[in-house]
Amino acid sequence: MVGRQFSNLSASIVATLKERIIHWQYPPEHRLTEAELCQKFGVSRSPVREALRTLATDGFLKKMPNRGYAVKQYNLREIEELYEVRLALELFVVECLAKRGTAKMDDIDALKQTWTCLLNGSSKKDEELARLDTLFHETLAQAAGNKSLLRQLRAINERLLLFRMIDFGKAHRAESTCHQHLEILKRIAAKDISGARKAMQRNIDEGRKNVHAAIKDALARAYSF
Amino acid sequence: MVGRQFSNLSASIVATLKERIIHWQYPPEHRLTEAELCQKFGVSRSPVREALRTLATDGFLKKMPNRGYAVKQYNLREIEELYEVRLALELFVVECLAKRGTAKMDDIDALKQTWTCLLNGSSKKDEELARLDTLFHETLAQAAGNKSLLRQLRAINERLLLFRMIDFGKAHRAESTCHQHLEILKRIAAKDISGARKAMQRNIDEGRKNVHAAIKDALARAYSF
DNA sequence: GTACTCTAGATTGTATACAATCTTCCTCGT
DNA sequence: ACGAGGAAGATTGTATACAATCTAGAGTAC
Repeated sequence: MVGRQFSNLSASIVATLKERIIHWQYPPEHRLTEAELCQKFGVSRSPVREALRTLATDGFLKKMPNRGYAVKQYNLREIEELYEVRLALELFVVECLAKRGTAKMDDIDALKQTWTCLLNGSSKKDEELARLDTLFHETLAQAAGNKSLLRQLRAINERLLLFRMIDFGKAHRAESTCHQHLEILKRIAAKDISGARKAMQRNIDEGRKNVHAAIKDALARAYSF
Repeated sequence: MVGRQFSNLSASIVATLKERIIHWQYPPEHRLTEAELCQKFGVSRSPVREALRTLATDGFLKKMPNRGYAVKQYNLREIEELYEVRLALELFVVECLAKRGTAKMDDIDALKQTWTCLLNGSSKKDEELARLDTLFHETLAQAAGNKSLLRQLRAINERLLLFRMIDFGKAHRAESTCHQHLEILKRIAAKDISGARKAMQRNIDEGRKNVHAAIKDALARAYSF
C-alpha cells in the first residue's frame, strides 16, 4: 500500500485485505468479524462493513449468516469453473482480434516485443512474470474493445492470482508460456481464427493443469500452520 | 414485492429499485440520493446506502462523486458489449453441452417440450415470453454445470431485461425464437458442436439486432416525459 | 452419561449524530 | 456585463448507540 491513496477508508480496507488474502496471509476459512477488524484498523464499523460486503461480492470472502465472514477457500471444482469462464471469454477475444485483423495492432506489436525479449534470456521474478502474463491477456481483451468483457476478465484474474502466483514459481513454465503467447499473436496477425483459438486454449489449459498441482502444494502449505 | 420476504431492509430496497428500473419507472439519468430514498422508504441511511452500493456494482446505477447516484443509461455501444459477453459465454455453454452428449439430458428434453408447445399455438404474453427465453438460456448454462458462469450470465441477462422486454413486444419474434431454440437443442443432441454454436450465434445475433431497434423506441419513449 | 433448557456473549442490522467536502448560487468588485 | 470569492445547502463519509437475533456453553434433570 505504499504510495497509493484512497478516497475513503472502505476502499483502503478492501485493498489491504485483498492484498493479504492473495498473499496467503490468512489461513483458509479464517474468520473475519466486523468488531475484530474495527480494532485492528482503528476505524468504526461503517467502513469495515462496506469493505467486507465488497470483498464478499468480489468472491474473496464468503458470508456466513450471523457468524461473520470467512476467507473463501476455493475448491478444485470452483477453480476449474473460473478457468472455464476465462477460457470462454478469451476464446471470444482472440476470435474478435483474428477477425478484425490490423486495427489496434500497436498494442499487439508491443506484446510481441515484450515476450520475444522474455524468451531471449531476460529472466524475471515469479511475481513479475505473473504480472506480465496477466497483462498479456488483459491487453488482448482491451484490444478487442469490449470494456464490459475486460472488467469481468480482470475480476476473474484477480481471484485466480492466488493460485497463479504459485504456478509461476516453476521455472520451466516461463519458456513455454513465451512460446504459447507468441504463437497466439502470430495466429492473430495471420487472421487464422481457428488457429488462434486453439493456441489460446492450449495456453489456458496448460495454466489450468499446472494450477491443479499448485493448489495441492498451496493447500498443504496453508494447512501446515 | 407481494409475497416475497427479505431478511433485511437493504435487500428489500435493492429488489424494489431494480424492479422499478427494469420497468422504466424512472427517466434515464434520474438522480437518486440517500436522503430522498430514506424518506420514501421510511428507513435510515444505513440500509439505503448498502442498497445503492449494490445496485451500482450490479450496473443498474452509476455513482456520481459527491452528487449521489443516477439510474444508469446504457448507450448502444454498452449494450452491444453486454451482448458480446453473453455470446462468448453461451457459445462456450453449447459447445460444452454438444461435446458432453447425453448427460443431464432431462433438463434439455424439458426445454424441447416447452418450446415445441410454444410453437404450436399456445401464445403467451410478452413478459412471460421474455421470462421463458431467459429461462431457456439459463437452463442450458445450468446444464453445462458451471455455477460461476451461470451467475455471470444471470447478471448480464438481468441488465439486458430492460431492453429485451421491449423486443418481445413484437409478435413475429415468438415464432422465429421457437425455431431457433429447437434448432439449438437438436444440434446439441446430435453432438454437432459447430452447428450448435452457429445456431446459438444466430439466436443471440437476432436478439441483438432487434434490440437495436427496440432501444430507439425505448429511448424515444423514455425521453418523452 | 445424555439430552434439554436457559442464559450470557457474540454478531449483525438499523438508526442517528457529527464532520468534511463538494456544489451551487449569490454578491461584490472591476 | 463578467469574473472572483464566499456562504449556505446538499451530499457523502465516519462514528457510535441501540435492538434483534443467533450461537455456544454451562448447568440440570432424568
